[in-house]
Amino acid sequence: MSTLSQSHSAGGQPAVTLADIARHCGLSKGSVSRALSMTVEECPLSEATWKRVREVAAEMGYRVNAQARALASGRSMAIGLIYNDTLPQLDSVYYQMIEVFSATLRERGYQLALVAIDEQGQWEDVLLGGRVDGCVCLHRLPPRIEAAMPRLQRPVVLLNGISESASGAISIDDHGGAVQATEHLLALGHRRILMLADANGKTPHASFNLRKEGFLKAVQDAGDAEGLFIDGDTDAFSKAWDAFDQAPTAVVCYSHLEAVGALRVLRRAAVDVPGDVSVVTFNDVFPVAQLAPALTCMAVPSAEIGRRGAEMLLEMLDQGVDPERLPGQVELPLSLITRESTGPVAR
Amino acid sequence: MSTLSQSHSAGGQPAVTLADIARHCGLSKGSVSRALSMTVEECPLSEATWKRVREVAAEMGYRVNAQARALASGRSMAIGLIYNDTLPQLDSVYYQMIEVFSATLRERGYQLALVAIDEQGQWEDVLLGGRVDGCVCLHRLPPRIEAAMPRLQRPVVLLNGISESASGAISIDDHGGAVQATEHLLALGHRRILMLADANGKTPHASFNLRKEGFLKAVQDAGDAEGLFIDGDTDAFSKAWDAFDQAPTAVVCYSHLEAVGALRVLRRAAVDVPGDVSVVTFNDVFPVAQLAPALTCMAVPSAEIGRRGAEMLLEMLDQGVDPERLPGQVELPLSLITRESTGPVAR
DNA sequence: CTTCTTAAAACAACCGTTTGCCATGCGGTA
DNA sequence: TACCGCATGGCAAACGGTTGTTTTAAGAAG
Repeated sequence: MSTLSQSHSAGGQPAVTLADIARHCGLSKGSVSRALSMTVEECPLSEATWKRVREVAAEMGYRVNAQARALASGRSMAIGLIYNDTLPQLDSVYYQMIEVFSATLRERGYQLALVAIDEQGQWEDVLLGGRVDGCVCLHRLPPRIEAAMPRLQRPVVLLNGISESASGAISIDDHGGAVQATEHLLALGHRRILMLADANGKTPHASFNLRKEGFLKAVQDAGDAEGLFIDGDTDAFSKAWDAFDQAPTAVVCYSHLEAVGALRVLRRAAVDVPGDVSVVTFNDVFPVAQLAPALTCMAVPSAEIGRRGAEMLLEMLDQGVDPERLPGQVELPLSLITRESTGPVAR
Repeated sequence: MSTLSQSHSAGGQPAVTLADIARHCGLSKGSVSRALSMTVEECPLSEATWKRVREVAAEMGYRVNAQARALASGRSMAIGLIYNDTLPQLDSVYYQMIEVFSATLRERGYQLALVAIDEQGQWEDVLLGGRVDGCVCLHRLPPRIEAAMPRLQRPVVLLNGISESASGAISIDDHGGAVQATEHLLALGHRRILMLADANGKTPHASFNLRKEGFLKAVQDAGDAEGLFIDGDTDAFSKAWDAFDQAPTAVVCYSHLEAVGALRVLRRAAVDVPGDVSVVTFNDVFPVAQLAPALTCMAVPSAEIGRRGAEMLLEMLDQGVDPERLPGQVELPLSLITRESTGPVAR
């Protein structure tokens, strides 16, 4: 009974393996593996053995080697979080989504791995090299991922976006949300309403057009109201505002980013919110509720998106990806949170 | 020559392996492995063979299996990002840090894995199960990690914090930063200055006390100035402000969170910034520069922290963790960015 | 006293790479 | 001609688990 397997890492103990426990218990590796990875009911070993193995394992400080298990079982128990933009460019909206998504998966033993779409194509190795069992994308499916979908045999869910290619996707009712936001203003008597959205010069996301259309539709349906849409940044908004001979009495902002900018412009123009102008924005994130005035907003159900997305992915992970029976697209509603920035139109 | 190894995943092709390429090239697995993982110079194979293997590999769409490589080589090429709080609670300051940290590591082939300190102790399996080659923590080393350091044989760096236990740490000069912020106000003639910091009822982070002390010291050194320190939230600040018979003329905020709150209180009290009161804050993140007025601030060098932290970790990953020669603590300076929220004291 | 059944555990192949060491063969030198 | 060295590449043992297929032995049934 020689003491095999000594030292292979730089310093420290050589890490306890199944073989060590097996030797210690007088069992085979296979039996130890079963004792440790199965519940007592499903385990073909005697209850006494099952318990003893677990006791010894705990005592020896055994930790299953993730790589070995992944290699043998074919599942890495990791999910790739694919992001195209840089992390800091993401909104808090997304962080909350990711957190809940990740927590839901963690309950089932999955870890989240950050995968940036880099130029060197490292992401391909990660995705195609079996490092992850599935993926999640935000906002939109990057073109390269879309192109890689056939090769990539794993499920991909999209959070807060619409996609044909993804295995599943959770989106929000942007059109309806915009309608609701606008109707809120209309109900307060506003008849000249402006919407500010900054596509940043890039091809706008689906949400952009949906919210725009929802806004315009609501205004049009009112019959006697006028709607203006500005695609531009704070400066564009500022210039437009100065040029009005009759300024709008209400502003709808595409996101908290536009809202903060708009508030700044209005303040400089000595416009009181909501006294002179009402403001409503999308996204209930910092600092929307902390500003003076606290902003009325359409809240995106980030947590719900994350949870539903995770559940969708888990189901495909369990059932396997059946091209016939994909979960498809789920749409969630937005909700209006009324705060201080909207009020009746001034007469 | 039978066609072995067919089907093991749900659907799709069985993924190309080294053996496939070897068979195709009439070489051994070992040679193929060498050709693919070494540069042509260090590879003991002929240049012709080296090239042919790579061509065939590319043609067959080969991707190295991360698990197998990790198991065989003993390195997972993954770094664990350990977080104790939930992701959305982190500031943008941290996201920028993480982004640069992650990008720097990615250049060297490392991936980032999210590791939440959960109650079920899953994090232990991840950290001790060889899933990561090293770790990074933010702000402070969670107690459980600190306790697990001896077992965990891998390097751990701390970003934006101070620690004896971590293998290495990058911190910022909070004391000096607070002094600088305060001196900026003193130079503008302010003599009644208030600092607002919200420890949130929890044991404050080292930064909290350092900034507080820096503030108090600067005020005291001025000789003829008065400094007030409030540990509380927006409400506490609001109440305190109402109670003043002679209000301060300047406010230093511990972070952008306090700053947004303070601005709100001041606005409601009809106090003009910077006309009546100057405001300076820490953290140059959204929406600090987008507010009206844009806030003067002490910028935390997030990107630099991320980069230095990654370099520190990479070195230990390369050299191995020598308990004698740890990189230790590196301290980075903060920088003052003057914007619209600070001005000369009103006479 | 066989034989059949079955619970309990052993066996061994395999997952896909890495890597130390050995075999081969060719060219050059003494 | 005999020998040495080197450039190439093959061989096979890890790495640490998982899992389908025996084996073993004990108890029940005939």
